[in-house]
Amino acid sequence: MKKQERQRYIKRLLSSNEIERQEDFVRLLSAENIEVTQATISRDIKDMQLVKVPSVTGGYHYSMPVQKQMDTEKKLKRTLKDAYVSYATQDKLVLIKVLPGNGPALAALLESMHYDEVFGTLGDDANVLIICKSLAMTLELQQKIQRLLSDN
Amino acid sequence: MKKQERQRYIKRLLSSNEIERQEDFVRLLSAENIEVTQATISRDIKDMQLVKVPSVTGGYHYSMPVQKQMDTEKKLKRTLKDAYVSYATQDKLVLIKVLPGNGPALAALLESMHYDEVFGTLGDDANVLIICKSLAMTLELQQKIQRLLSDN
DNA sequence: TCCGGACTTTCATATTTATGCAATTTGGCT
DNA sequence: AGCCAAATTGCATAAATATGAAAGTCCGGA
Repeated sequence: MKKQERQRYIKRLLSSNEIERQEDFVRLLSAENIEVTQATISRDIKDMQLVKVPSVTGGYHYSMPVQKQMDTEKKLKRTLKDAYVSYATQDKLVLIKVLPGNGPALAALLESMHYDEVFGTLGDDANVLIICKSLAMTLELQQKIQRLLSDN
Repeated sequence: MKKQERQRYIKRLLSSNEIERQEDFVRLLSAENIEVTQATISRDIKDMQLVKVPSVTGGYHYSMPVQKQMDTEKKLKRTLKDAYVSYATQDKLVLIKVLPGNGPALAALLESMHYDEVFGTLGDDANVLIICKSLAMTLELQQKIQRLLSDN
């Protein structure tokens, strides 16, 4: 898929760079050999529901829609706390055992968070396997999950 | 102050109406006999850090910066849970007793949530008095506070 | 009261963003 | 492969938003 890959890049750009205009996306993507016009970016932004936030420093920058983010994070937290059984790590893998029936739901929620660290997620009835992109990222993800579990 | 009052109105409009363009603000404010141009609205939006959110239904609408909102809500929740002592209501008043020293902080946090129900907030060393706009709104506010206290 | 400076607003316009439409690409399905 | 429908994109431009500069407003102090 072309569009989705591009939108992945866009998401990545969001977290790293400070993006003030849609043309910035065009430039930055072009630097990664992805050539699109501002029109397409405008549509991507609509798709992804990104917002242009007036920043404290007086400028503007594009950002993830925190509303959604918080909503799913809340659900994720609840599900995780409800269904959590145990937890193990090996290499770039994180395996979460959950109460029977909760695997798919939890996997879907994790998916929808679009964590940068995650290569893929996979849920069966009582397990969720998260495949990270690197060892370092595995650690980071672990911490995130810890936080979700402990955080009130 | 003229500007601040206008921004109050803007905040109010946000919660009620579905506002798609800055010109909508101009029209709605004009309906309340506040005459300004789009340029001013643009600056207000920058001031207030409002964002134009692509909505699921395919359009756009202006909204509060949820990031901030969530951040202060978190702080509010923590403070409230930490310092809370007791709670009473009479007419349009809600009185929260807190541990000595926490009144002003809690009052400030409540202020910064800009709840629609609230006419004013007032904190001394160990008390916060919230004055609501109506009896109905007092009930609503009470529920919000209950939720903050019980919600994990 | 009158002045000066800090804010605020408007006007005009530059800049940025969204979108209709035609062209192109994609993904089945036979 | 070859065709169709649906999805995606670019182009051109409309629509919306941001902003410099001039004009107006609001205080506080001489």
